[in-house]
Amino acid sequence: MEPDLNQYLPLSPAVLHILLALSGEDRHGYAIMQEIARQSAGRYKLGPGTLYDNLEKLLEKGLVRELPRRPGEEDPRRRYYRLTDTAKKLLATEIERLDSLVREARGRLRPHPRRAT
Amino acid sequence: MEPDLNQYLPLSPAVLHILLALSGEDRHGYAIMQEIARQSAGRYKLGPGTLYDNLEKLLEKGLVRELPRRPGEEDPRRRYYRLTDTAKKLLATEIERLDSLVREARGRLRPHPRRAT
DNA sequence: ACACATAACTCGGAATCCGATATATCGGAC
DNA sequence: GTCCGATATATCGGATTCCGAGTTATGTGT
Repeated sequence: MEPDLNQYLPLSPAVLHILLALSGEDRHGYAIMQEIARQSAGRYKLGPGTLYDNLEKLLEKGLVRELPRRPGEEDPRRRYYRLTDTAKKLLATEIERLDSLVREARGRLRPHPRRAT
Repeated sequence: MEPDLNQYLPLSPAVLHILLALSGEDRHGYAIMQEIARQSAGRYKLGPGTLYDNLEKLLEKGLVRELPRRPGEEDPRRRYYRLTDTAKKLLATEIERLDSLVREARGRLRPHPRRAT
């Protein structure tokens, strides 16, 4: 029933950032690009090519769905996207994996534990 | 003088895992593959194609260097690799970036803090 | 009216991925 | 001592992904 989440892991940087950008709220494409730039303090920028390539694949996989036009939306060009429940689980799984990676790396990069001064 | 580390970020999953596998100790290619499989509990496996593609690029960039043959080494086929100081800094930078990503994601994925029951 | 930001999208060369395959050695079982 | 699976490095090439440049068009502020 549940698709195997592990088949999607590890997430490429592009997919990770797209899912993350959508995790807080629904966004349209342009806003996703801005959010990613914001989160990385401008160091990582997703071009439209990468964004729409990946967005299309995420739609196919059922990880993201497009929302119908918003009633009160002022700019009719915007197309909003939302994570599916599967994507939320996937993101949560990946975040945990990354966290354990971070902890493992910390242990190795800090090979000289100093005791309390 | 210092090469701009940001130009290498974000690291692809393959590069991240290779650097991580080498962060604790020098390893030869086959051992890198095993270490990566071990760390992910067998869920993520790097094939030889991906490994050697990336290893070659890392050597070119001066992030990894090959060690001379070990005196006491039993298996003469093994070629050992070591991270350069630049790579250690790069890995540390990426780990911090991932950590802040993890923290941001946690805040978003846990938007309904339930009080103690 | 003008300029710039917003917004979605296309295109195609470049880069990367990555399993299949090749070649050879090691180590243990028998 | 021979057999065999694991170890070890490496190449090849099709498939996939990346990703900026460019396109078209609308919103917004002056």
